[in-house]
Formats: sequence, C-alpha cells, structure tokens
Amino acid sequence: MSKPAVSGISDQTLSRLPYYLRIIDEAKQAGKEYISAPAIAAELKLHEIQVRKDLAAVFSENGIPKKGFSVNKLLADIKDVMGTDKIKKAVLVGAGSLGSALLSYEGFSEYGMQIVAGFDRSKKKIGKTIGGKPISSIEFLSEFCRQHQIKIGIITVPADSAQEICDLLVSAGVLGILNFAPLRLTAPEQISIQNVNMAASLLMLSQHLRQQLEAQELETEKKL
Amino acid sequence: MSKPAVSGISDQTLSRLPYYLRIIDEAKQAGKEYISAPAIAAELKLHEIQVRKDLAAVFSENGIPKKGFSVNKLLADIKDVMGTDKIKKAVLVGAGSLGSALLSYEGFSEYGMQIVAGFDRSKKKIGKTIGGKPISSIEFLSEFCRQHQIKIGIITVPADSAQEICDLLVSAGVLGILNFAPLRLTAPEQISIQNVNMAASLLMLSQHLRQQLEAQELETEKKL
DNA sequence: TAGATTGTTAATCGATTAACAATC
DNA sequence: TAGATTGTTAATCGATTAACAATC
Repeated sequence: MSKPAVSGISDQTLSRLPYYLRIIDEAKQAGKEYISAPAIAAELKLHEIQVRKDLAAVFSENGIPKKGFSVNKLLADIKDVMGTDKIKKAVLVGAGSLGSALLSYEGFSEYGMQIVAGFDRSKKKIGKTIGGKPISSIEFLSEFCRQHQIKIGIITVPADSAQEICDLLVSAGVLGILNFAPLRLTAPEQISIQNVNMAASLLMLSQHLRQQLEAQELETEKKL
Repeated sequence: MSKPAVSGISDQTLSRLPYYLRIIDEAKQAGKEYISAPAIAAELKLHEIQVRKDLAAVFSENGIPKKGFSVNKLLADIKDVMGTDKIKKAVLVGAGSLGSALLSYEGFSEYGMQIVAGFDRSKKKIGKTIGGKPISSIEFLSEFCRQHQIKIGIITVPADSAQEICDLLVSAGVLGILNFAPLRLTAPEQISIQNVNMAASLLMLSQHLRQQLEAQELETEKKL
C-alpha cells in the first residue's frame, strides 16, 4: 500500500505469489510471527535469493536481519498485490465441456474472480444453469457486460470464433481476457490477454515422459 | 523422426507448438503446399526469427529459401513431437469441482491424453460416474495404476493432501504428474511434474487490469 | 560479540532479437 | 538475375544466481 511498487512486479514473481501465500499462511497458523527467506525457499525448493527478491518486490517494509519477515505484514501485502480482497466479476463465453467445467469450478474466488454469467450460441445450452450460473445467448453479451460493468471475459469457445468473441467483449468494455482457445487473440494494446494453455503443459509433460521412458528402455537393454 | 532432436526442444518452444499446429493446419486446409516463417509470424504476432528457430527445432528437414516449409512435412513433424498420435492414459485424483471439470473435459485427447478413471476419498463421490469415467476409492489407486500401466497422474486434491497423493502415484509407477494444487510437489528426479496454475494467470490478468484501470482514472482526472 | 539473514550490486544463463551470408 | 526467405552466428535482454557488505 505504501509503495508505488505495483507495476514493478514481474509476471514470474507474480506467478510464485500463490505458493508464498500458502507457506506464509501455514506459518501464521503455526503461530509464527516471523518467517525467513531460507525457510520459505527450503519449503518450496526455490533458491533463497529468489525468494528474497520476490518478497522485496511485494513487501512494503524491510525484512529484519536474523529474524526474517513479519508474517502478518507479508500476508497483508501479498494479498493486497494479489487483489484477493476485492472480487472481480467475469463472464464466460462458450459453455462447452471446458466452459461448463470452469463455470462449476469454485476455486476462482480464492484468487479474486467470480464468474457471474455464461454465454453460448447453442440453443441447447441457452436457458440452462451450469454451476449455478445462467447461460444466455451471445446476443445479450454486450448489453450484459455494459450493464454489470464487467471487466473480465473468459473465452472457452472453439478457436474459429474466439477472435470474434474477443472483439465483442472488447467493444463491450471488457479490459482483461482469459483465453483458453488455442490461438493468439488480437486486441487493442490496453487490453490484457492471458492465454491459458493446458495443451502446453500436457506437451511438456509428455515430452519429459517420453525421454524418461526412453531412458528406462536403455537401462533395460543394458541389463539384458 | 529422422532427427535425434526430441530432447533439445525448450519448454518455450514446446508451448508454442499448438499455435503453429493450428496455423499450419489452416494452410493445409487452404490447399497450400508451403508456408513461410514470416507468414506464420504475422498470423501469430510473433517474431519471424523466433518462428524460424522454433521450426528448426522440430523440423526434420530444412526449409526452402523463398518458398518456406513443406506444410505436410511440418505437420507430420510437429504432430510427431507432440505425440498426438499415441494417446496416453491418465488417472485423476480428487473429484472436486476442478477435478469433475477436467473429467468432463474432452479436449485432452486432442493433445494425446485420455483420463481413464477418477479417484476420490469421499463416499459421496465413490461409485459415481463423471464425464463417463468411474470414480473409485483412493484405496484402489495403486493397484489400478499398476494394472493399467498408467504413467500419468492428474492431481486435483486440496493442497493438504497433494503430496501424499503424489507419493502414492509415484510408488505406483506413474512418471508424469499434472499438478493443479497450489504447491510444489516433491518427487524423485526422474518424475516430471507440471504445475498448472490458473491462479498465476488470474493474478497476471488482474495485475494488468488494475494498472489499466488506474491509467483510465488518471485520464479521467486530467479531463476534469 | 558472533552468526544468521537481510538488501544490493555484479555475474551467469537462457531465450529472444538482430545481423548477415547462403540459396532457391 | 534479383529478391524473398532460409540457417547461422552475434548482440541484447530479462531473469536467475552469486558475492558481499550491512545489520539486528
């Protein structure tokens, strides 16, 4: 709060915050007042220096040599940066299997987001309720976003129509887009687009897996 | 196929392959025989050189100056690297809201993975079927993995029990883990762990959003 | 005081981008 | 041939890691 910081936090650091949050929260539960970078690093198998740098980026005060960082203050600052306190409303477009999945997923609120409505083109979906959220026709998307001051849109439509939906969201005043479609969307510079691609995670996994299996086969061959 | 390459592909490059695949597939649909790096780059808003390097990493032949890369051969090579052809079986542990979501999600097969069974501790879940997959007690996890030669495990349990499940999976012969719990798991070196953290994506999104909103407010103030 | 831990400044590393000669 | 596009070698950039003085 006291630091102008906010903008100076790298995406890499941001992506580690949820991990820190958890560890520090545990420390609080355990009644600890201070926690040190080496302790956190050990827990997360990260480098001590990285943790120190990350904490420095979000922490409004300084750590105390020999003791570490105030658990309570760290928690407050991290939560502040994460913006967990003020829940932001979002709409989701594309109630297919992934879309339905996300509509039913309750974990978003933990990170400051709440999906308030779903939209789809299919008449089969329109009118239904998924995960407690009503599904409406895409016709009403713009109107809804404007009326409810929606700033976040989640795109779970097929790649073909993703750009079109993106344009629609942007024209309705949405500023941030969480894109699950396997393409890179085009939008004005001030719109922030986060591409979530599980395909990539799967690829990396199966790549490593393949290497691992090959290594195992080599081992077996040697033994024979 | 002809290159030993496989291991030399960076995670960064891997994560862009799904995008390339899509563009190149479109080119094929359009009847094109060749596609150039600049063309792909323009489509994806990437740098031409990056595309060239990425393609070089996966392509078993060389591109042809002035023409570009053979669409068919590129497709074959990318698919080969992605291992999309041979579907790998996976189990999912933790049939909560995210777990159920993933069990119902059909998109994994597109990237070479198929969830064949779900496991949970809750008696409410056990015996049910989600997304066509049976949910069994965690008791039977090890046995199932061994019997079906499962090499991939998906963890969607709460952070508290994630490590325990991870250990269980590893002892049952699983080699790759897709972890959705917000903590970093410990496992023997040869086990590949991919952490999917949507929290991070959400954080980056809301961070940019906040900056954007602040910028807008400044604009408004100026006008007043 | 001594030692652990901090913040800061410098070195390393990997990925991206630039420059350029080779070639169809 | 001329020009577009390739592959390769070098420069830049950002993030991670190391080194070290400051301090509770």
